[in-house]
Amino acid sequence: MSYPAADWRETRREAARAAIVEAAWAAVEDEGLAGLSLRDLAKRAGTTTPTIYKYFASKNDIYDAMFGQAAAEFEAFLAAPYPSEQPRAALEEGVRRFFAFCTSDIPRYQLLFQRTIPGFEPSPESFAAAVRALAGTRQVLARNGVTGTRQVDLWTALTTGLVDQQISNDPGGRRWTRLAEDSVTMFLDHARKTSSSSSSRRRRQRP
Amino acid sequence: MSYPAADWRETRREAARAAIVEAAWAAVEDEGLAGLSLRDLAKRAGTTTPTIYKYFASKNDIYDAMFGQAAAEFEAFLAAPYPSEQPRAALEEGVRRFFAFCTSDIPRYQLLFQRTIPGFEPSPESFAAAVRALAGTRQVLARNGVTGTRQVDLWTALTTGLVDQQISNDPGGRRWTRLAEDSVTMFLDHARKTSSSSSSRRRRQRP
DNA sequence: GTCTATAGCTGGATAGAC
DNA sequence: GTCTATCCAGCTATAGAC
Repeated sequence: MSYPAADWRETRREAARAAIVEAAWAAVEDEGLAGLSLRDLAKRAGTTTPTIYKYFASKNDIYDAMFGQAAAEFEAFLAAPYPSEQPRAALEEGVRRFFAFCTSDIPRYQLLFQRTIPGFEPSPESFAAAVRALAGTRQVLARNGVTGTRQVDLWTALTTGLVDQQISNDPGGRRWTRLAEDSVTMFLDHARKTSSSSSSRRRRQRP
Repeated sequence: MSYPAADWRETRREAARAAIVEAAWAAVEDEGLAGLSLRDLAKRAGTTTPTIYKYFASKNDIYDAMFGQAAAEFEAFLAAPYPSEQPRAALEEGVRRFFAFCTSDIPRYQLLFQRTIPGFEPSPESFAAAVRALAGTRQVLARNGVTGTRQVDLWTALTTGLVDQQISNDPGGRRWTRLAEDSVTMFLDHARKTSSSSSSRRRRQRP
């Protein structure tokens, strides 16, 4: 109750920042991720460009706030409790969530997973949540006996490839989404075959 | 020898267009695909922007010429004779070529396979070569007993996912490239298992 | 902190002399 | 066909009044 004045002032400031970020999401939904302009953003937020510069140092600073928010959403989305304790069911549920997350908001997907904006690099703090979310995926993979770097890399390539084809070549459809279950089968069959000889594989990496 | 005047005039014109496109490739190699500007392009081509407009109707028209050239290169690259007649070896060679083609020129890859430029759609003529190249891949897959749409889609997702992860997360390295052989094994094992029951799968598509 | 106004720049595209 | 010169729109970012 009796926090110092600086605290609620900070809270107000965060609320204003959040409102601008909210308007920014609406803007990129309409104009595309790269089409974000500060003029349009200011108009949507019911303010002006100089005011925005009181809250964000630059346009990329806004992208960074959006990235951090998206990464947090991604982490929460994947970390929600899994209904089944069966490892394979959990992996399938993870893919379903990954698809649902990516296809439900394409600018968000582009910002998080593609490198489409010229000068933008997410700050370490914003990047942290994305890394944590990937760690959750690694856990689910580990419950399925998949632990090696090569296998995890193959898994990420497979899932992102499916999502990317879906978004690029059949937006709004299910042409690649429907292959998710088949993909899990294919991947796990292969992982089981190769994990027994993982040490020899590792030795073969640099001949 | 005695062609009508309109013919060599047309030839000169094509040569000038080719020179501009050549300069455009150099520009995107330096500035990024989306960073192409007509001022810079004109400077590189040793001319001025109005002259460029004598040869191309718009900036997207230049992108289209680049797309058509890249698609032709892609088709030629994949269609070169395959050293081995063994189906699996041909498929592996196809992946190797796909990786080599994509990673050796990233702006070209982005132009051909990603939808990164706002208002640009390739013209049907430019798109044709890309379609032909994909048909070649389907042939190699068919020689491996892979014919169904679902399986072909899974293959494209897998290979593009690998390339995309390689370019995005380990540019210049081999972290995902080295997984190509494993991926072929994984895919073919799975394809063999499912192709025998393809009719039942097809029936299950719309329950 | 919020505004008006504008600087300063870069973009695509053109008019018109030669 | 090639140039100079320029238009006009858009952008990010800031100065300065209130």
